[in-house]
Amino acid sequence: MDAALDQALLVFRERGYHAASLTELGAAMGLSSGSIYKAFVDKQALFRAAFDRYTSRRGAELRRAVDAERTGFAKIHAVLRFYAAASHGIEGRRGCLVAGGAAALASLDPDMARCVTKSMQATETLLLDLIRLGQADGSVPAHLDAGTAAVTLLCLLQGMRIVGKGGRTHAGMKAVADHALGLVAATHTE
Amino acid sequence: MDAALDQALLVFRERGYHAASLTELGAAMGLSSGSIYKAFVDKQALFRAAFDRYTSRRGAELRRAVDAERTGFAKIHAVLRFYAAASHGIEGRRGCLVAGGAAALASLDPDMARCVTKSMQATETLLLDLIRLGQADGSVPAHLDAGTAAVTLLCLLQGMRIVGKGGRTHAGMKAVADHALGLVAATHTE
DNA sequence: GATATTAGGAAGCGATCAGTTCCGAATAAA
DNA sequence: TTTATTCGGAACTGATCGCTTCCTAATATC
Repeated sequence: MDAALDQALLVFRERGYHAASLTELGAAMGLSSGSIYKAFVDKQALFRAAFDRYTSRRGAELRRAVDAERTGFAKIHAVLRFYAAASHGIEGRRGCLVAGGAAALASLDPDMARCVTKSMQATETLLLDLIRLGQADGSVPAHLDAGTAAVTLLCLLQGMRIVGKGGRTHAGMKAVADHALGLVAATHTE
Repeated sequence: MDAALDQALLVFRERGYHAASLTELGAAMGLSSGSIYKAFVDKQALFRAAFDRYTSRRGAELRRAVDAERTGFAKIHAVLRFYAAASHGIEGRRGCLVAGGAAALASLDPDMARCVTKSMQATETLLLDLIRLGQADGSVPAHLDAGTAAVTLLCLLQGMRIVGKGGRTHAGMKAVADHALGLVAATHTE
């Protein structure tokens, strides 16, 4: 059953909510449309279930990558590398439910839209916490505006997912992730 | 007639290609569906016409903003400010056809997909040229990998458009744009 | 082994999709 | 004034949308 949800997830990620038809979803899940509606109430609920599964799993993996590092700066680097790994090749082409959902925000049901924005806010909050941690442990310059830096990083991460849909190499995206560290490093200006 | 195209543009930007129905487009354009098909061949052609109009106009505005500055660094700053201005409030919520198209790339017709990727490559090329110009005039550090920096900026710009769909303030986005200049400024490391 | 209870699938539901046909009104030509 | 020509709209097409109903087969209960 969860396996079927994973298949639906792939369809939603690759095609988006509106372009993913029940026929397509059923074919991927190996289920007829009747069975889908037995297990999940409707298409929106199916999306929400897939979305929740996606964000909770990705969130756990991200947290593990972050926890493996010690300084705030290194943790931010880990986040950037994590997104770089997801933004290239086939996985990159599949795309991100959050970024894709945000792009289609205006055409989503209010409930689903709230899910998407909440998920993005969670990422922003994580970044903000890591920046403040870095400023506390001295790995990130204290003069940085933490809020602005967090939003800037958030934009960059979401942008990596969008640009990654067009097909990028892992090396290229890793280079972007490393380069983006300049956003939370000391600068000559100031 | 071009006025009708502008109205269709708004619908496509806000709802995306698949969620924008002919009914909705017709209502916005003040045209019945029959008239739409008389003027444009089909929905794809209408999208392409709207897309071309959007990219050419936005491209011209962007070029004007870039040309107003002298150094490569200042030109890049102008690009960032240009995107910040488009990524907040109502205009931000309307979103960007290129970013939205890229997010839905896999569910787009090959022809339309090619348009979208080409448009994004054009932006990347512009950024690359500006970085090289800055390195030539001394406003951007010579040790930067220009290609990587260009992709990083591209990710950030597209991300601003995505994040901007959720509703941001102009001040917040301007702060992001200014902060992002750190990507093409000298750093202590190295 | 007989009886509930469920899981999944085939077939069909109205609604809406993109796209077409045809007709009337307005303009232009004569 | 009459005749073409064009422009836009009402009404319709087949296909597909999300969704429902009903039936069958398998499992669980006793």
